[in-house]
Amino acid sequence: MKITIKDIAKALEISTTTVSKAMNDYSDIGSETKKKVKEYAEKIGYEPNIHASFLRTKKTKLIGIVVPNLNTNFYSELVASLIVRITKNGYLPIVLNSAESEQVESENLERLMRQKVDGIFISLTKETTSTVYLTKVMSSSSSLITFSNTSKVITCNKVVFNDKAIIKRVTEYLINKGNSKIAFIRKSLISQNSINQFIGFREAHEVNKISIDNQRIVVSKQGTLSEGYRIAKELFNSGIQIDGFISYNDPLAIGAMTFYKENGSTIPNDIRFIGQENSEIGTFFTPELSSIKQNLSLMAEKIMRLFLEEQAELKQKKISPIKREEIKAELIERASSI
Amino acid sequence: MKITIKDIAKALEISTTTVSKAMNDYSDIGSETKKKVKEYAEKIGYEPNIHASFLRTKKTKLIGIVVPNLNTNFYSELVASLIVRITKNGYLPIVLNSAESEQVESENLERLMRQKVDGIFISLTKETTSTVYLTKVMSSSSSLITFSNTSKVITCNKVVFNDKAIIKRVTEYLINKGNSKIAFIRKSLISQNSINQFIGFREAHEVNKISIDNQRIVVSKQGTLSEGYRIAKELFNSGIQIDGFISYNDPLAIGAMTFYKENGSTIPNDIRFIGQENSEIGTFFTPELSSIKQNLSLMAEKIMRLFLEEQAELKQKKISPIKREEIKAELIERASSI
DNA sequence: CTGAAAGCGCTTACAG
DNA sequence: CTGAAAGCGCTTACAG
Repeated sequence: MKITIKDIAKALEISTTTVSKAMNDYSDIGSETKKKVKEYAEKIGYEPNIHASFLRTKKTKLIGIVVPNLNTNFYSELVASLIVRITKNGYLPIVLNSAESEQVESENLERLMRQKVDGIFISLTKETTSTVYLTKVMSSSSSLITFSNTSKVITCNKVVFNDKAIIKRVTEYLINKGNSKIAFIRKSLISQNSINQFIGFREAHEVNKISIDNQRIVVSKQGTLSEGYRIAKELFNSGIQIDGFISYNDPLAIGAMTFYKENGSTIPNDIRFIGQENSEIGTFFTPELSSIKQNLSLMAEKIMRLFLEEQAELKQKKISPIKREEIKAELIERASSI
Repeated sequence: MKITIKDIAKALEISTTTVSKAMNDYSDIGSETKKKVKEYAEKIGYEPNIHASFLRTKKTKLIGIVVPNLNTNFYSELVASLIVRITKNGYLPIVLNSAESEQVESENLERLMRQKVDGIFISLTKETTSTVYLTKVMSSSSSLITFSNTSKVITCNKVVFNDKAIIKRVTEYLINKGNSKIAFIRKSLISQNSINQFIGFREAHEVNKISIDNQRIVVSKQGTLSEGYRIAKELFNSGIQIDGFISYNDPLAIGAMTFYKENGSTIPNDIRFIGQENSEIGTFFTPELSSIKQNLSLMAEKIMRLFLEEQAELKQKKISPIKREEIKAELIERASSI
């Protein structure tokens, strides 16, 4: 609030222009001048006023992160991972939570555009159908990168896991072990992430000429332990037999596993279980839960790199092509599916 | 990026001064003029440029949140709760994670001061000893509010739980049930939050003339299920008997409970267990885990209100007195401690 | 009730 | 290699 470029200019008896250029390493400034300016700035603790520079550069050094639900292991870890990279590169993250509401999500995007953030990293809610706001962002001054759960119909930068391939692989893994009545617990019917996973599930069945009983496909919004327990109970009470179980997170699998254990099933002999997110809790139960592990740190890394590349290209007035990165998730095999 | 105050002024054939005043509801502008300006602004989708106004008002409408570890239920839920209130009041949250490092924490505070955020809400890491940076913030233009884990030696706004009182109450509750060998798992020796809890634990013993065996006091950084299990195992193998167990979160209690169950203890008869954070996982185990419930939503509410009050007072050039709010946590009694 | 003008703290064409 | 000057988009004393 105190020290400005003027103070430096006055003290060093040079112009503010020169100070500004020196601070920003313009090539037309003498290296001695640069050194002198920088040293003095350092000494008196000068820090450029970001808001004043914005008026000319249109850069805020701010990045918006929008996630569907911050209060989950998956997203809080991913966001934490993004924050590290964002701050390391001299940006600051504005973190917004959509609480799985498309309405809130659109408000969040508007807020970020109003703030003129340099970039917006967003994973969509599981109920998001409209791409109106994403399109708005794309024609705004903020670079858009969608991740984890994105939209098929919009052409923008994407960083995703190999949802289809990993679920196909995992399903075939169960089929090869002799399972043919696999329950599949999906997050929603709308989210692309969930759709892709289901396609993988279906393809694995098609390839192996096994039909899918839709009664074993369950949509679960909550994704909690008790929800997993409840789902298992309902399947059981409805007389729907299963010999395999794949869910979109670990708590669901553990909840279900607990129910089946209580009701006399032996695991993995009677039913094989596979969760996702590879959380600690899964390794704590008996039998230990097999789970699909997503490398969140790598995802954060790729998102940030994509953004920085785009910023660099923008600076050179290049139009950067749309990019799509896919990260391989892997199955961590444990006792529940052996 | 496009529409400015000038465009409105030109279209309505009035001065930019009048437009600015009308938009900001200055009392010396006619109500018709105000209406006309606002309607037109709305119509053409004008949005004031925050960065330009900053240059005059020194307000960024940005709030920094700094937490010790975002990747926990406690903080991800609290942060999510704060984000809702911050955005509802027209601010935007910059969320930073200290990853339990005092070093990172101080860097985070510097980043936020540089950005000239209007407020900083911070919960300290469990290793933070220095108050240098907090003092810096207090003499900066950002209002400081510390919460959850704060520092005793600094006089600043605080919103905390009644750590001492609740642990005292819970400890006495166990003592009254006949327990006298209670294990206490604390987060650190440094954090005020942990210290206060321990004082409550000690006072309960003093009041009831029961001595504390330091071997039953364990510091656990991790706070995971497996850590709880490991701690129980060590106590057991060292021949340190316990008949009660209080930890700073639920996973530790569950981990420990699991070990003791495996080793022939019946719960709560042999050992009573009480966790904290009242997470779903606790209700899922047998016996269900008693837990201390902190109202995170209320904490977020109080933090925000304190901030808004201070902003209002600042506007009237009043110096606002330091405030301290304490929120009552409560014991949720379940089968593990009956 | 309204407006001309200065200024917030920077950046950047342009001139030298 | 350096600098004077205009300008980014607002707000706010001040004058009327």
